[in-house]
Amino acid sequence: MSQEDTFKKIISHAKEYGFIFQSSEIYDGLSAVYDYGQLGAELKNNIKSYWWKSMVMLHENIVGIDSAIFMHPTVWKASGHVDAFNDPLIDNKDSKKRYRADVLIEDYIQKIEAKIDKEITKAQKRFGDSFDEKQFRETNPRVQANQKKIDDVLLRFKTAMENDDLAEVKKIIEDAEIACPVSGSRNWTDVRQFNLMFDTKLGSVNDDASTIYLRPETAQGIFVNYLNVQKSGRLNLPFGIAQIGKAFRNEIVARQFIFRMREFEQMEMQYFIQPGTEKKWFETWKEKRMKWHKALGNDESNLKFHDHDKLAHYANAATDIEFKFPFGFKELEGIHSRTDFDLGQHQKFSGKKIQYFDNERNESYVPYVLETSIGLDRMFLAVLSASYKEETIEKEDGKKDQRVVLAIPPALAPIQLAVLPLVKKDGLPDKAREIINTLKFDFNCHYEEKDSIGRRYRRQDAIGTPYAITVDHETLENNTVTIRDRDTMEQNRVKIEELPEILRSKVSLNSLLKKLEN
RNA sequence: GCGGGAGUAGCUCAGCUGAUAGAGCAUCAGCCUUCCAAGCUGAGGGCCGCGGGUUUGAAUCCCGUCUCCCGCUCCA
Repeated sequence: MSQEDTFKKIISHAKEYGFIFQSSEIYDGLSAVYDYGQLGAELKNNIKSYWWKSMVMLHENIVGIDSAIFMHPTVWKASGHVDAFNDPLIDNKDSKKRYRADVLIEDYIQKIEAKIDKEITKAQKRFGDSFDEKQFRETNPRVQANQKKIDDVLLRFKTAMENDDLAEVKKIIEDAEIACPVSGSRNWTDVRQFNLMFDTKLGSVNDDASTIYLRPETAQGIFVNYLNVQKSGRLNLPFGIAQIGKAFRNEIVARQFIFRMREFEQMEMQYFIQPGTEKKWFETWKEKRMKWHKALGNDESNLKFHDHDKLAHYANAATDIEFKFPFGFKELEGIHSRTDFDLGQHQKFSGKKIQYFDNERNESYVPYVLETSIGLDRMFLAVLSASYKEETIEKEDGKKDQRVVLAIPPALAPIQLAVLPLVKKDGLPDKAREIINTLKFDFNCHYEEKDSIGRRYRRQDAIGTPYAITVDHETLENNTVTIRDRDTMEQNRVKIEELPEILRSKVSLNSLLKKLEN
């Protein structure tokens, strides 16, 4: 089966069993927006718990917050998102390639600069020690002409961007005779502006001052609360603030099911540290986060680190944890050493002193930040796609049989236990209900009496229920039931009174969290 | 946004050389009472993605539009 087929099957499966539906489907859907159904919501909540507890419960110096999606507009100026998220884009009609217009112009300038440098290197050789670069730049006609080209283009581009004049940006590209690196042609579309942040209006007055953004990342909600949390919690460096929440990005191309959505959920932890210790913490958190993924017990070859060569404006080290999705290895989580960029920016823009007094060093400084940021929806998709299995099994009579099973890590499964009366008479249903009533406070149980027992097992396999107990006639005699394992399909007869202990050891989050400690 | 592919029942799909909309699975009710799906009887369920056009007549042909998938591009 091809990867594409597998992916399609997972999408269908997710819909058929109530994990994920397309948003507003009855109205033809809304592009790149999805809803979590009855089982999806359970799985998603379990992933959240696993993450939250691993951060907040297992680290006494990490606390969790829940900041608002709406924030003061200046937050996004300080963070650099207002500038960085406004990309003028242009397509080449022949190669069908898309470029950022500003990048094309930058490349063009770089080329000219390279020419100037060449000119200077040549002159340097010619004049030897007596070479005066400054004078040469000011007097050499070829250098001057090229420098003028650069200055002109830069000025025009700056003015055009300030005036939001996209037609002018296109004209600059045309006038500079910039060609597509792939097709070599200068057959360009118009320049279009893509604002990757959603905006909306706060208040009833519709002027510019009331424009606010839906946050494109949750991190800033942590940074702007740094002082509040540190002071009210009497926290000392190093300490972390964790948060789970929605973020919004108006992606140019939102694709691949829930992998890239316009509305998505992030699980972020910002770890505030002493400057100079960032390398150490970067390594520590790389290891911790990878351990978190591996504890789930899925095939470890599905996970790998991918270090960034190109770093964002605020980072001095960055790596991704990539997961082998059905469409290839893609980013699941990012671990970034963010330096003091964010807090420094907020200090600058807000005018508030955002610093930490370090008793050991006897000095104040802006803390450095080590960020771990994982996409909850991506994690959901990772769990789902790693779990989905189509098995061919041999029946007792030798016939081949197919089953679809979601081998979801037991602690994350939407339903942990199915309770099935072998037949729906002879008091077996009542006995089954009785058992559920003792277990439902600790486990998410599901009762099912319709259809043959085998069929019911398969239905539970399809939604990833790790255990099923069957109430039969023997149960009425000696209070024992059979417990069936989803993955091995093996059954054991156990006492009803032993069920809580057995289940706890297999499906509780505790056992998963304990793996993180060794 | 560009190019390619696709939208028919909850799911997978057939019907596409115009003429009452079908199958398998699933669902519901009943029978059977069985430890690994597909036994029997019956039932419900579709503006054939949406809008327009051609035609006596459109799921089918034409145009537009929306949504999904793949590639390009981007990814804090």
